Amino acid sequence: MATEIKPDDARIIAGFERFYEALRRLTPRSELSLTAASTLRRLERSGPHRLSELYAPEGVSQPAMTQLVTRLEREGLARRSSDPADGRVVIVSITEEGRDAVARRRDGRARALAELLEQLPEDEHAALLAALPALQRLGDLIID
Amino acid sequence: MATEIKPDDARIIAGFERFYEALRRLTPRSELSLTAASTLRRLERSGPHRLSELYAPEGVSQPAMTQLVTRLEREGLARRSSDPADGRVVIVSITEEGRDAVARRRDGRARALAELLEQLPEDEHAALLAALPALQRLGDLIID
DNA sequence: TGATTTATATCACTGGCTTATACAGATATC
DNA sequence: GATATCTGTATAAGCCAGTGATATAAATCA
Repeated sequence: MATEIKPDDARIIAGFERFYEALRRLTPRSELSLTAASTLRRLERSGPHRLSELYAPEGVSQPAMTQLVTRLEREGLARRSSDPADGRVVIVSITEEGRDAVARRRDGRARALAELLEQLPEDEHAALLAALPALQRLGDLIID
Repeated sequence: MATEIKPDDARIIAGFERFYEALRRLTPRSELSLTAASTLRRLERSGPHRLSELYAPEGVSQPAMTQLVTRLEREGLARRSSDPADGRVVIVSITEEGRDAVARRRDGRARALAELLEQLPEDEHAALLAALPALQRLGDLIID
């Protein structure tokens, strides 16, 4: 009962909820967990990171990230190296195999979505395009 | 290399991906797992179901659903009952406490989203409203 | 009746998270 | 410069949530 939610916003939110559910269903059991995929994408997007730079943005504990990196390393998707300037530090980077895994995941979902988008009437398709800047901005407001 | 994805579709898909990531981040550690929440929503939306009607749509195995229902029951969020017509069957239904849990989860995310929506410029807000039918239709195409 | 099918449960295991704690390397203090 | 503290990562123990294989009980069919 704190703040009131405007009716239009409520409609948008309900739409998002349903859509989120749908998207989730579109990525069945992948080879990558949500955190694993997100971490690999980050490594791909912005290069090698210290382990300590990874866990907070992913919203997990430091031991969880240590363990995730261990699993990723075991599967050949990421690599540990050391910082010559600081012996405590572990630098994590993505491998070629890791890039492939990310691409496969992205592609699978993209193909499924593209197929659906093709089924939309032209005006709805256009409406989605028009809503992209808003989605982008919302994403920016939420992430990092 | 199967089907080609049109550039506009690729843009929409990239926007979705980012937005999905953002939404995921908006629901931190809840009291409910993704499957638990989704199952409870289903029970709330369309009433009691047999266990066997629940696991496939949720995309988990039958033992996983048995265990989930056991946990939900233990936490007072769902209830098992039997089908008088078939002694093997377990009917699962949501409790009042379960409805409350679903509502709390929905509310938490709704409030966070509403706050963000308020920060959007008017035209982007309008673009989201205009895109709702498309989101709705996409959701329908994907779910069930 | 007896065999088979169906609905759910149990078992043993793995992955992915948590908190608490250990430990090695870096930095600071005296 | 030796010692204490801080920082970055790892390890340990435990829980939750999933898996496949299998057990069990009720229903159905020959």
